[in-house]
Amino acid sequence: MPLREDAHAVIGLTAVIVAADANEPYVLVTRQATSDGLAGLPFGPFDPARHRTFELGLRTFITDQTGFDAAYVEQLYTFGDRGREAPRADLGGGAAERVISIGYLAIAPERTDLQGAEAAWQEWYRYFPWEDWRGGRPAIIATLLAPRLIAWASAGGNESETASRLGRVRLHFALDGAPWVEERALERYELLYEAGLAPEAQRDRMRERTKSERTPQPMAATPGLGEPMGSDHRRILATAIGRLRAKLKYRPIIFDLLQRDFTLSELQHVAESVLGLSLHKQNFRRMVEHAGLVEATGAVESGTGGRPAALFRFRREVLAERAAGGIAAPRAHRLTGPEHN
Amino acid sequence: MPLREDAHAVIGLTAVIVAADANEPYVLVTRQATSDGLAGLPFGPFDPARHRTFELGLRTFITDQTGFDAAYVEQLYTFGDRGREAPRADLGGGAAERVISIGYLAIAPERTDLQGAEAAWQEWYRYFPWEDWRGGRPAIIATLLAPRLIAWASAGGNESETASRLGRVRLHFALDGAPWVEERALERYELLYEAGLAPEAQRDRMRERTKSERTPQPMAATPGLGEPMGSDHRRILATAIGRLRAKLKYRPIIFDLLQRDFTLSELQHVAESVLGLSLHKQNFRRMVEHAGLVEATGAVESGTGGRPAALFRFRREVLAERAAGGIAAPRAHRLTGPEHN
DNA sequence: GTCAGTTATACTCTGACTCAGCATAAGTGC
DNA sequence: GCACTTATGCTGAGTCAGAGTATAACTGAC
Repeated sequence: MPLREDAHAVIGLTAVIVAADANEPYVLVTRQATSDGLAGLPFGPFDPARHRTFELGLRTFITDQTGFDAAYVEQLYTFGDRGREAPRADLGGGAAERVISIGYLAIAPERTDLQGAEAAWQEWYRYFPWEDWRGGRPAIIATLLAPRLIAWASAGGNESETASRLGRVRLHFALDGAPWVEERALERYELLYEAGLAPEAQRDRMRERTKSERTPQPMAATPGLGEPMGSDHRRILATAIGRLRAKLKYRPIIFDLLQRDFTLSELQHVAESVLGLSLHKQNFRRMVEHAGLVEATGAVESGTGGRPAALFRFRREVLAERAAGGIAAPRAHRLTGPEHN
Repeated sequence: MPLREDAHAVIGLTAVIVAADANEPYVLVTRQATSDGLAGLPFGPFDPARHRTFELGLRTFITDQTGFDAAYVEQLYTFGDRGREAPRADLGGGAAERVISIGYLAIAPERTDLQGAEAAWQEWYRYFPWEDWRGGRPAIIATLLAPRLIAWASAGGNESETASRLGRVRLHFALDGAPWVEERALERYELLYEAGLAPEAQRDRMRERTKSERTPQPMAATPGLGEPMGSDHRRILATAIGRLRAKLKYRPIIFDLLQRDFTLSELQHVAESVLGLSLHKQNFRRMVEHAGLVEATGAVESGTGGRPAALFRFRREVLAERAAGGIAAPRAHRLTGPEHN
């Protein structure tokens, strides 16, 4: 019998499993994940007796659920705020029991076939439409998000709170000439949650008020605000997106998202899909080649409706050579201000 | 009664509480922290019933133990590898119970007086002597660490493992012309642990072999390898150092380590102590002023044995203005290669 | 087979910014 | 008054990212 029963909790592992192709980045989503009937991320209990480390537990769990090995695994964050997680009768014990979930990012080299129809690959930007700036500033920011966020900020009670909220909104959503910083995906989602614009926020407030365990009615997904997820899984996904976008710049993990051989255009398009930006083609090439990240295989890929592209492959040696940076992401346009539609 | 007893564990919070002055960065260390009798970081159980979030729990815990409020708090990582934590009879229950500890970084604005003599401020570099490059490359790297690490790497079994180890050693410890990357503090500590050069590694192996809970004999601290800590606390401290050094560059948290008014030299020296580097004075000034991070108070500080320095203060407005970066750290010397002592 | 369209690749110009050092200002201690 | 110390201002060289132009090599339509 433990001396302090109160320091115990259920530990769960939540996995953000990412893959990407030249068009879109994807995340593995399961249908029956959470008690509120919404889609969510794959997760399961961490069994301290069976697994020596979280990472080993997670890898086993991924292989069990999806049948492949993750190329790369990284711990994201440990989530345990009361009121944001979904109560999980199947995971823990009594309904009141606290669930701590450790979020992990895992990279799959390709969108594998998922025989177990429980899970499916879904595009990121379905959940975060405002994060995709490849075609310039998404219109929803100006038409929907900015007005509502500013309204929320202005209702901030005292003056300093209002000013602080306005500053955060302007900064993270690139209003009034502030630059768009693509890796602040989590900060943006949290702002929307705080402002009550995420359906999950309404659900959590409702649950808090009624003290009920179940969501009374299904959440309505406002177009433009992104599709909600069960529990706090959209927050975990936002964390993963932000982390991955940041990491891309100083570690060569982009190559874990690609097949062994690829053209520079493929490389660029995958980077663009993950970053949600369009990059300057010529400068991207220069950067990649100058950094010694790739080597030509000698082969070319034709049939793409233009000059055939040379095939490249990742130079593993860079890992041991220099600081082995990532993709410095030279932008196609200045992503500041309200230009760009 | 829980359905799955096995998914439970004890949750602990471990705090790296940092302060700094112009000479040294400090960490709050408690004497009786771990069962192996070594100094360690302050920590305590997280009580899910009392605290809505980890951060609230941690702040309460810091205030209780030290009497001040942390200026800044950030989650670092969740540690739960079996075999590296110290078994804690007082925290959990049975000796075999798994302890999961969530590491947090907290910043104190100054080295407060600690009435409760349980805790004391200790200099960082006592635990990580190789991390302080302010006077150029520390001699211990060439005399002690490099030879032993290379010996370990060369004994790596197969050829590819040897090559990989050698690459990591060269890269992280800046051998053969590789640049010193100050924020890789964790990677360096983990290399030393893997190589068995950290006393903690020997302790853990011994414990694994004998399956005993207690460390048979006190660990010997080899000078130059740094003073060991109980449990896996030195790993957590290394994580904090790396994170703080990295964060300094893109968030203005350096100012949480300073009093309200400071001279640019003080600012620089605090940055240098944390980064473990000496910076180029003129360029540092230019960077700080150009970034709009500070504003002159109009007052000057004299009595320092030279021209009086103007006093500055942090411009809080930058937080709402631009991307509000941090200290870009213009170096004093090229920190590559074996030059520099 | 020629031409328009498309994609790949090479090269150049420019401005911004970092590195590094020199020069000057304004104090302190003897 | 002089040596020394610290603060502050400024400049030239080198590097690099941003942006655009030019050319090469294919496909498909006619």
